[in-house]
Amino acid sequence: MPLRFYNTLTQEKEIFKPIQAGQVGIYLCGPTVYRESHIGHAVGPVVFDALKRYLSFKGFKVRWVVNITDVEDKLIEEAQQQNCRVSELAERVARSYRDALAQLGVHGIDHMPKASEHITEIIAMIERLITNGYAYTSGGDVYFEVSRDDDYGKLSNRRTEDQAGQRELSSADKRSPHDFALWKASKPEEPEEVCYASPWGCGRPGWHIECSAMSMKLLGETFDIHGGGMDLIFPHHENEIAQSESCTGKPFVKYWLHNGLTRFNTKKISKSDPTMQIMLSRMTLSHLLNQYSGELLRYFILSTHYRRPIEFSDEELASRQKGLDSFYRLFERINRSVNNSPYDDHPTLHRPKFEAINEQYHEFVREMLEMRNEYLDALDDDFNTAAAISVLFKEAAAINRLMDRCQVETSTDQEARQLVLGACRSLVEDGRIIGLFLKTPAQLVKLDESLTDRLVEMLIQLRSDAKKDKHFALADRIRDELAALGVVLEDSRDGTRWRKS
RNA sequence: GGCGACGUGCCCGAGUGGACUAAGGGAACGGUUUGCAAAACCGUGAUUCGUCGGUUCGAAUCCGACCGUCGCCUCCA
Repeated sequence: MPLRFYNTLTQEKEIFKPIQAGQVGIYLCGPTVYRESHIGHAVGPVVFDALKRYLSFKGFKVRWVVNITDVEDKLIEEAQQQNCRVSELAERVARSYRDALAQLGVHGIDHMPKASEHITEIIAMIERLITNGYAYTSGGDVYFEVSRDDDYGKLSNRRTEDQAGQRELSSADKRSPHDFALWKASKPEEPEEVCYASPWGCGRPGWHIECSAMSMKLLGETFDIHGGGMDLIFPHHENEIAQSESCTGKPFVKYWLHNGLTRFNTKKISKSDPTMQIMLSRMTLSHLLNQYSGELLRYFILSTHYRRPIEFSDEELASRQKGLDSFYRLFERINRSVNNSPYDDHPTLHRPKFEAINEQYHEFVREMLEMRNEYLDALDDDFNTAAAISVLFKEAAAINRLMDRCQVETSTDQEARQLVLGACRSLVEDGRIIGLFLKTPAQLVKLDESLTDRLVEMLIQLRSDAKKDKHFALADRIRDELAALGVVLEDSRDGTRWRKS
């Protein structure tokens, strides 16, 4: 199946064909760094990181840019409130954002350009727009003249005539209420660090122009994929198209991909809703990453199709955690019974030599290969990670099934052991295509509990002795009391294991 | 007023004209295994996809109306 994406511009699924064979340029709109990032800011990066991994897996050379907007009204306001420099606030928020992304397994960003470091490019672009007759100056401001752009509204499917609405959009300095600022003159009360010299006097860029200027610099005048949240379709992306295409006379972007917005209690996370502010503090990335692993949050985001809204709740995260745990139980089972880590570089089952495999296992191998195709097909169909992840569960079940059937824990059948190891290795590899199972379980366990470990091991030993003496009441009591403390015991033929509930 | 999204079992969530007598996960229940548990595996669970009509040989999937939820048109990933 060829790779297809739903393109917001055409409102259809289209076969993906990059502008230059074998190469893909992606631009994702990142945050304005004036306040701590919340979970909604992580959706785009996680989805596009997974997408970059997938495109790389398919052999494309991918260049991925995520911008940081660090020159903006709210940022100036917030810095004044906190009585710090704008650059200081921006750097602090941006750093914690990057830290959070790293924990979420987002490692594929090639460039994170800042608006403040591209003022020259922005000014050059505005000058070109003025020269081309698409922009005009008014006082110290520069505006884009929407009426000069014939296909304005093509992304969001809006006509400016229909946008009268109930709101008063006009501004004294604009020729039309739909025109938007490319450059804003500095106001007297604003700090000097955000006053940039320009041909129109001191000022700073408007909101949309930085993305056009930086994407053009890093990805060229026309590039393959532009992404962002659905809420950016209008006006942000619409205006990016208008500016860029009026400036270059070339198409700006081939495929527009928009992710669904995060919701809480069925409402979008909104910065202006005061009650939402309280929820928001619990939804910040740093807060969530204290409670949940980055992988769980990543898995949660990817287990819904990217265009759908995601409803966040502690209950749902707990439910997902249990699902995710079942994979790690399988990996540990393999490690324990085959005495080999599924993370190490073993041959996988992707290209099996059937003649070398005992016939009784042929069906298993075929089943695994079919599921692998099913997995890749799901990703090809508008990057349906939700459907793909469901295949991972089926793969895990098939492996467990074979292990049960062959009693791998106690069997001496080397072939079955190797087969199961290879299959599990394939499963890990499949997950890694979208950035799951990146860390080995040992790396996931925190180092803080060596004493707890020894205490629990001791109790397990005592209980084992009690069992040998048929003191089952005592053995049960140990298990129950541990359970009450949140430690679950699991007996098996080859000993007792434990885990936190 | 304009543009758009969504409504699938107890919960989450795929599927968007025929392989759907609807994937997968969580919860529940029954079974295999186990001294008992846990884990793993097997099985049960929507005759039905917001409601009502229509198109079609055939619809969760297309069209229309209605009900409900939400988003954008002001800052937002």
